[in-house]
This record gives sequence, structure tokens and C-alpha cells, in this order.
Amino acid sequence: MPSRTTVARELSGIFKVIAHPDRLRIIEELRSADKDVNTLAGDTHLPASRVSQHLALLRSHRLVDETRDGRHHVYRLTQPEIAQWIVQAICFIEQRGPASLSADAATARLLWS
Amino acid sequence: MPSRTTVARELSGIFKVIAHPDRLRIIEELRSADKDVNTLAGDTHLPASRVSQHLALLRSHRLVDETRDGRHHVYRLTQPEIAQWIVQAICFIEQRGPASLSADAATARLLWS
DNA sequence: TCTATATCTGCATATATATGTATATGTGTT
DNA sequence: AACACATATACATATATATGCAGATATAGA
Repeated sequence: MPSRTTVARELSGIFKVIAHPDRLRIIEELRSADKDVNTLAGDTHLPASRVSQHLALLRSHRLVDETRDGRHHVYRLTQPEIAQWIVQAICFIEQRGPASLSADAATARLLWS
Repeated sequence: MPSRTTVARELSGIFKVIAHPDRLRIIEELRSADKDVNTLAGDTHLPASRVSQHLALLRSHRLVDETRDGRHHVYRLTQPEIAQWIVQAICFIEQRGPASLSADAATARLLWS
């Protein structure tokens, strides 16, 4: 029964894409509004080229999609519910006891909610 | 405001731990029952040493915990809800359109549900 | 067409993660 | 104690991912 391992590989793919601080920041920024690369770069304090690469990866996994407005490439979440799903992960971090960063987790819920 | 990046780093930590096919398989196996390393190795067709290493990582992030029964180390999910949360990820994969592996995603829901 | 800006891509290097093999520890059994 | 088995760890190597920089492309406006 190889399908279980196939499924696990597929699943790990989507988790890997999300498991990057820059990309999480980008997703966080896109929750509230669609934004272009430069705006995202400014908001996240990351170089635009890097943001662009992250967006390309997110796009290849269909987590975001792109529309062009003149020379601006505007990105948006294809599934905004994913943001809410990420918030649940924050809850897991909080629940896992008196961890080092539980204070940050509490802040996290606020920032994302 | 560095807390957003701090939070993103912390969040990416938990995603990275989950973003591995072996560890997803292990979590999947632990949904139904607590199991020891050898049982997990058999069920997943992975070498026990590898399972042990994955479990150590999962444990260090408090996703599983361990109780000893003689010479058997029995592991269980600390937060069984995480399994349900992972199922949601499968839904996202399905929804993202006529992707290559949407058939597997459908199977996945069955296997995990 | 020329210029400025936005975005994307390519490549070299750095860093992180995964894997296998071998070995160590620890626990029950005889 | 000697042994068998379960689990854990250490290390070298392989592989994947991230990063910065340079350059390529594309588009709007003068």
C-alpha cells in the first residue's frame, strides 16, 4: 500500500512551502489586502528579489495567484482560509505548555486574528 | 516591530517538524493508538533508528510524549487535534484545482478520516 | 526610442536537513 | 553475569534549501 507514503509526500510538500518565516510573513500581509511585490518587500523588510522568489514558489503550489496591473504584479491568497488554519497552529504552540516562546504565541494570535 | 518576524520564525518551526513524510506517517499511525518505536517502524516500513530520530524531534517540539513500559518506549500524540488539523491541509490540496495529485488527496482524506 | 522602475531568473555559495552505518545505552530474561 | 532485544546517539556523507548578487525582461511614460 504505497498510497499512504504518496499522500505523506504530497502533504509534506504543502507544509514545506509554508514552513518558512518569510513566506509566513508574506501570507500574513496578504490576509488583509492584495499587494504587489514592492509593497510586500517594504512591509516585510525583505529585498524584492527574495519576495519575488518566495511568491513564485507560493504560486507554483497555488497558494497565491497573480494579476497584473500595469507594471505591478498583484498577489492574493487563493485560499484565505489558510490564514485561519495557520492561526490554529499558533494555538497548538500555546497549548504545548510553558514553552520558551508562549508569550510570543499569545502575541501571534493577536497579530493574526 | 520585530515580534512579527519572531512569531513567523516560531511558526515555521512547527511547520518544519511536520513537513516530513516519515513524520507525517508516524503522526498518522499514532492517531488510532499509542505505539512503541518498533511497532511504528513495522507499520511505516522504516528502520527503527530512523523512527527513533524522528520521534526525538517530534518530542522536542512536544508534538508527542513518551512513557516507558519495560523496555518499550510508547509514544502518543500530545495534541490529537493536530491530526484533524492536518486533514484540513489535505482539503486545501484538493481545492487548489485540478492538480496532478488531487486523486491522491481524495484518498488521503479517506485514509486520515 | 530612451529611461526609470518593477519583477523575474540564473548562478555560486552558505547553510540546513536527511540518510545510512555503526555504535552505545538500557532493560528484561536466563 | 551473560545475553537478546529495544531504543538512542554519533558521525560522515548526501541532498535540499536559502541567500545574495548580477543580470535579464517587461512595461509605463517622456
